[in-house]
Amino acid sequence: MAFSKNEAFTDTDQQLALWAKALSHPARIAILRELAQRNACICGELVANLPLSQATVSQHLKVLKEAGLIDGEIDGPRICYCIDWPALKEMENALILLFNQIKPCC
Amino acid sequence: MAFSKNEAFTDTDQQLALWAKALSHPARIAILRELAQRNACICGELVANLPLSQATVSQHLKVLKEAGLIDGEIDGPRICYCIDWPALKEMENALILLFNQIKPCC
DNA sequence: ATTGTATATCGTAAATATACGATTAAACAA
DNA sequence: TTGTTTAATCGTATATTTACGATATACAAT
Repeated sequence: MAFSKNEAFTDTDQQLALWAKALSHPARIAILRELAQRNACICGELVANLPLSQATVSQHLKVLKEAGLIDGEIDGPRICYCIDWPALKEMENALILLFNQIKPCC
Repeated sequence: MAFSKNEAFTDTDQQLALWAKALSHPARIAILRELAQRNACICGELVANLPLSQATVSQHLKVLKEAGLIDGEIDGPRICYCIDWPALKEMENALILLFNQIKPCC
C-alpha cells in the first residue's frame, strides 16, 4: 500500500482486523491448537510438529505474541509458550459480537 | 515467502486462515457491517461511505467475493452487493468450533 | 571459562497486500 | 449511434508477509 489508512476506521474494527490477521495463517492456527491441547508447550515441540523451519516458527510465535494471544516464559534454556486465555476470550467475544451485528436484518 | 507451504496444513485450518484473511482489514469488516445493515448495497454507496478510492473499494469487494462471503449482482449499470448468508454462517460455525477446540484443557 | 542447547534475530529473497490514478467495459438513456 | 454512469481492471509504487540459512544470545552444565 502507498500507506495504510487504517486509522480512518473504528478502533473496534481495527482490533478485529488485527486479531483476524493473527489467525490468517494455518501455521498460527495449528500453533494455537497445539498450545491448547498441551496447555503449554516449549518452542522446540512446536518446531518438531510443524513443517516449517525453527526460524519461521519463531516468527509465527512472534506474530501471535504481538497480537496478545500467547505468552512466552523463559524456562531454563527454553521458552515455554502458553495461550493468553483472557485475551483469547476477548477475541472470541469480539468476533461473536461482530457476527451478531452482521445478521440478516429486514 | 519464498513460496507458501499452506498445503502442508489441514484443509480445515487452511479454510479458517482464508476466512480470517478476508476479515483481516478494517475496510472489509466495515463493508460487511454496512452490507448487513442495508441488507444489500450498491457499490457506489460503499465507496461514498468509506475513506478509500473507488478502485480500492472494488479491490476489497473482490477479496470478500473470492472468500465467498459476498455476492454481486448486476442491477442496471450498477452492481448490487449482498452478504452470502449461508457462507457467513459457515464461517461463523467454523470459528466457533475452533474456539471450542482451543479451550483450557487440563 | 568453555561447551552445548534452545530460541531469537538478522539478512535476504520472493510473494502478497494495499492504495490510487487511469483506462476499459458494460448497461442504459437520449 | 453517442454519451453518461457505474464498476472492474490495469499499471504501478510501496509495504508487509512468508520463508529460511546464518548468526547471535541466553542459559545450563561441566
